[in-house]
Amino acid sequence: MTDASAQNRSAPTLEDIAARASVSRATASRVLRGATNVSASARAAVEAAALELSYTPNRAARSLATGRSDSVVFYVEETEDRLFSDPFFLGVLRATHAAVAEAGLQLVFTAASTAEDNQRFLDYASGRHVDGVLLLSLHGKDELPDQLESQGIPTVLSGRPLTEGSSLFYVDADNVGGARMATEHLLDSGRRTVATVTGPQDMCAGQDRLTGYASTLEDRGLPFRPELVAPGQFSIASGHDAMQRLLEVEPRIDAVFAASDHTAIGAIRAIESSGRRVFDDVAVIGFDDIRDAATMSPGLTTVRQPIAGIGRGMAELLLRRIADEDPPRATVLPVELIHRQTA
Amino acid sequence: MTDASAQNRSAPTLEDIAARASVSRATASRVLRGATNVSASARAAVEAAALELSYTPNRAARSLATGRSDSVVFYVEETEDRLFSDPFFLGVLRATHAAVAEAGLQLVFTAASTAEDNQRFLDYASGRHVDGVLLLSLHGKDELPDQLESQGIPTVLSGRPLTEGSSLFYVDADNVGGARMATEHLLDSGRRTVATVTGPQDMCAGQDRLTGYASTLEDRGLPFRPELVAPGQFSIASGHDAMQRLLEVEPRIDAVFAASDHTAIGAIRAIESSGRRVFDDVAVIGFDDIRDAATMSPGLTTVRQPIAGIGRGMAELLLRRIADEDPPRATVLPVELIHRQTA
DNA sequence: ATGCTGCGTGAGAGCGCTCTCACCGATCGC
DNA sequence: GCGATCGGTGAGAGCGCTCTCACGCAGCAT
Repeated sequence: MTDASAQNRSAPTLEDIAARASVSRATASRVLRGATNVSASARAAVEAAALELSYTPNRAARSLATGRSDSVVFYVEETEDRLFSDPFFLGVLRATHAAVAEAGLQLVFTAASTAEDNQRFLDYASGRHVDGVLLLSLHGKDELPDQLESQGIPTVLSGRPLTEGSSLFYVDADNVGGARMATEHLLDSGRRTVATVTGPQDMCAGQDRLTGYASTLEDRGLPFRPELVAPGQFSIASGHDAMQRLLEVEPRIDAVFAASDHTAIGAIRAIESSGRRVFDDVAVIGFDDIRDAATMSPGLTTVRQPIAGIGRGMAELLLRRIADEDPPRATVLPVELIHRQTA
Repeated sequence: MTDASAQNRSAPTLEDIAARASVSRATASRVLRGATNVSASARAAVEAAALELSYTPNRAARSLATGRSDSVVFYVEETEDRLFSDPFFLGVLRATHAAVAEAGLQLVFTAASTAEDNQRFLDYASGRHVDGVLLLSLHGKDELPDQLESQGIPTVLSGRPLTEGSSLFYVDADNVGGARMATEHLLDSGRRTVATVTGPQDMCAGQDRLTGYASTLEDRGLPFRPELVAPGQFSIASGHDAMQRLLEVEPRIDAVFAASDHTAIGAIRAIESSGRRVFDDVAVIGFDDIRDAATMSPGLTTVRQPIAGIGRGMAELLLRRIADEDPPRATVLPVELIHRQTA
């Protein structure tokens, strides 16, 4: 701090940079925004000045001038509790945060589960406070994404929208394919009575994973037996309860495809407390490949879904839309069967 | 939408509200900010207009005018991986997010682990882009909080700062007391050779939990045996390795106080793979009471630290500082021993 | 009546940036 | 040699809010 003269207190402004570099505010702004039509000498001078004063542009001022907010929101239609306990949301949040931050934007996140929350959020977003929205965990035929889009707010969903013929943008994993892989593997390894604990049927991931299970049976000429299908909610508790009921109704079940790893963990507990052995008596395959799947004992055989890829994909899709490009509407990411000890 | 006339496109501004309520911009602003000196009639008119137009003030414009940003940052000096996998950080993040949002501010979060990250963050924060900082997981005698404060940016730490006589603001759990409870319980239940796997010794939580262990031994007139103390890093892997080494050096260990639940989980795996039985041969107490502690089998006896309370406490402390109040510098929250099956 | 105090209000000047527009000199074609 | 072109630049008008200031109009004491 050699010259502790004027610029003390309050951060340096563009004006200060311009003055120090002996150019106008406009030119300084051009350099800092990376515009092309600036002479090399002016550019160098401005860059030096910015460095010396360790200048950071004022976000609010920039926002006000551009009309952009340089921030996107991560909106999960679940309770805050779910958001913070479900590895899927956390993984997607993490990946989007990284991708969005890299592009220089801010990521704010909200969890909300009531209709009022949605309305409040719609009002907020309509006020041009965000450049775009990442929407997760849509239930049923939710109108929020359409409303956002009709307000001109770019929106990207995780998971295919349930309404037919929708023109919304989304990133999804190959849920049908993954469920098929799991069911086929169970059948191929000689299992005869393959049950499934589904995910919520108001969500596309839940529907698609059931579809994959059912279509595999059909392709193999096997009957679809409703008593082998129990509804779950992607949670450990619901997996446990569903499995318990399945085993009561049909004790000869020798395999189960669980629609999520948490569901599988619950199912395993039910299997064990019914006196059966996992794998020896009942094979189990989950979906997700969360961290615990590898570290638990026995290791969970599961369909790995590229969680980080989904997050990154969503962020990139949204950023391209914000940049007014016209990317393809749908991205479907491949999944992979991970063989461990439960099937 | 009866009158689809003028105000289409672009969100309504204060100007629009003022016009509709037949008052000046200044008065409309006063009402919306909750200022007192406004007549009842003007207030009602403005409120009605705002409601009809579903007005939301423009954050950027407000920021620019006030100099405040209405946002605070949650800064964790750890890798992003740690932030997203450690239940402690997640729990604190969740609680602060809720408290901060309730006050109408935005929470942005960043994980950073290198010195450059810290410098970049300091530059960023110095540019008045945030009203305050929540700082977690300080290592050693980190200068970041002092630098932030000297820039006039209110900062609140989780955990007591390590530098003596520091005047920083912080919220902490009673780590010494918790470690004492754990060690005393082990001793009281007849254990003779009580080891400990510590947390990182460049962090106050790591130090304090070791202090509690050591001081309990001293109070009981027992020798402090360095070979019973193994350094860990609060992680499952480090807990496992540390426990393995402890058992090699002193096979007669019949109890261990682990400085975190993750450490305890790792220690339990090491105990089991050494052929010993948890509780019967070696009692284990953890620290944190993360969700898994209750659901794992056997249930982990542990010191519960009020994670949400820490988050809420930090947020409230910071908000009071931002509001220019002068709250007490330190908040120390009580902990509690939760008895389960491992000790 | 006259001067005070108030309170409620409106005018207007910014906050720090972006972006359009006009301008300048240098280069180009014919 | 002259207008046309073009890259580089600066002046200046906002973006939507807040906040200071001054003003009008009660109501009060004198």
